[in-house]
Formats: sequence, C-alpha cells, structure tokens
Amino acid sequence: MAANSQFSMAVHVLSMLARSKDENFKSDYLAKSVNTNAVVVRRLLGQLNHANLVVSQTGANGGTRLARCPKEIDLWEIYQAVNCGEVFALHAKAPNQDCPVGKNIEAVLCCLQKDIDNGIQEKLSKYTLQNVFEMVEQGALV
Amino acid sequence: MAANSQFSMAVHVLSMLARSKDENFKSDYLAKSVNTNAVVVRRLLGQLNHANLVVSQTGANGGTRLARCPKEIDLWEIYQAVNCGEVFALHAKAPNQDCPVGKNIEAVLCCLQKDIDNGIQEKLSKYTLQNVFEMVEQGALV
DNA sequence: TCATTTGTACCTGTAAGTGTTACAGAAGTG
DNA sequence: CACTTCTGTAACACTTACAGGTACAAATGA
Repeated sequence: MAANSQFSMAVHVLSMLARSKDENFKSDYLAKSVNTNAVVVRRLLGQLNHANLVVSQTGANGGTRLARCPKEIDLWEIYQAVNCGEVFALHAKAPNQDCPVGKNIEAVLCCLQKDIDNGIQEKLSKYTLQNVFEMVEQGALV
Repeated sequence: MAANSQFSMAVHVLSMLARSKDENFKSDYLAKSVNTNAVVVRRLLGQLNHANLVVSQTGANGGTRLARCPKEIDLWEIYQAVNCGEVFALHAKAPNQDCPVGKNIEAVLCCLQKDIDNGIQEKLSKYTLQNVFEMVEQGALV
C-alpha cells in the first residue's frame, strides 16, 4: 500500500501541542520533532485547522495551538481530518456490467467499506488525544 | 490515499470462481469481467495461490479454481493475502529521538495499528466468500 | 508436434506523497 | 513606518507504488 503517514504525523504534532495548551508552536519547531520540513508540517496543520482541531496565527509570535482541550479531541476526528480515502479502494475502472458478478460486486464492496469504516471509528473514538499524550509521557519515564 | 484496489479485485475474482467450484477459469476470461488485463489478474491469482485460496494449472485447459469451498474462505483471509500494509503508515523517517514525544510516539502508534487491525479482522472474518457470492447473486435479480 | 495457458521479467504511464525553495501577507515591536 | 518573524501557499523535483501492457519460457493436453 502507498501508505499514508499523515495520520501518524498528525497524532505526533497534536501530542506536541498538547504539552502546552496555550503556547504558540512554530512549524519549524514541530518539524524538528517530526524530523521533516516546516512546510510539510504547515500543510498538515492546514488540514487540522480546517477540521477545527488547531488554531493558527500568522505574524511575529505566531504559531499554532490546540483549538480544544486534549480530552475533547478523539482520534477518529484526527483520522477523518487527514484521511481522504478508504481502507481499500473500489475498482479503478468499473467492472464489466455485462457480467452478473461485475454488475453487482461494487455495491457489495461499498457496503463492506462502510462496515469496516464503522469498525475503525469504534476503535479510534475510544481514544482521546489526552490518552495518547499520557501514553507518550509514560513511555518517556521507562 | 494511493489506495489499493487489490482487495476489491480479489473479492471480484474469487466470486467469479465461486460460481463453479471445479471449473478452470482462464485469466483472460476473469480479466474481462474485472475489466483489466489478463496479466494483472494472473499476478493477483499468484498472491491468492500463495495464500492457498486458489489452485492454478498451467498448459492447455489450464486455469484457476478455488482451493476450498466458498464457505471455508473468509474475507479476512483474502484481505491478508493481498494487503501488505497497514491502515496508516508510521513515520516515513524516524522522528527526533531527542524529543520526548518523538522518542515514544512510534510505540504508541504501533499499538494503535494493531488495535485497528484487530477491528478490521473482527469485521471481515464475519463474512465468508459464500456470503459475498450470495449477495452478488441476489443483487443480480433486482 | 502444436496449440493453449500460466508465471514472470521488463518497460511504460500515471498518481500521490514528500521535501524544498520562494514569496506574499499578517502581526508584533521599536 | 520600517523591520523582523511567522504562516499560507504556489511551484517544482524526486521517489515510490500501482496499473496496464508486451514478450517469452515452461507446462500441459491433444
């Protein structure tokens, strides 16, 4: 799979922001923790901003901070903010409509997609950013 | 996401094979239903063969058929046979180990991956190829 | 021997993600 | 106002992965 590490990056960045709720974090600072480029981080923050998870401020002393308390942000929201696609894609080209299987398989697969998506939602909405933040901090002590 | 339609194609092809358990289906015939190239299908069948879901035979009157009864093949097996990756990828480059978040975030994300994978398994292992086959056939009547 | 069919190597085109540079515009400061 | 610091975003190159396609060796049945 041409896997997307956007979700990982998003959780990473948001965990950073969760460390100091009212501080403005610079994209450059965040980029150094993620080990990537500041522009990559800003692009990601743009998506998170669009999803009302963070607030950014331009200009001197600008930066980005959480829009809400870490307890009120769950991972499903983060996942939705950065994932445009599904777990698996439907056929690239529509299958042969003259074939009884080809004609109906897409509808069946589409139902499956939704079922899986619900499963992911169930799992991810159990965790808040606060939970993740605590797990990360605990790990630091070991 | 650069999404993978391999799973969709696999379910499609296996549904075709399920229509006639002991018939040898030619890759060219299957390709026409999927609306793709015979080589693409053969590559896919190679993976399914490796996972012991189908049996292929070279030579004249060769082709591919199911290795087992459709009731004994569940979608989780199919998913595993064609999906090398996870739902989301970990960081492309390792994060900054000097940052307390960077140092521990990967372990946390890794646990999350497993949790989500379990969720998908729960969902997919509820369906057998027989179930899908029946759904497809029913749709054809409508 | 010959036609058929898989398995696979190899090449191409295309799409997406990532990394970078560059720069306009916003915002605080002297 | 001039200057500095940041974000937002456009533009471009690089890499990777998937899909489509050609070609051919090897297997198999007639």
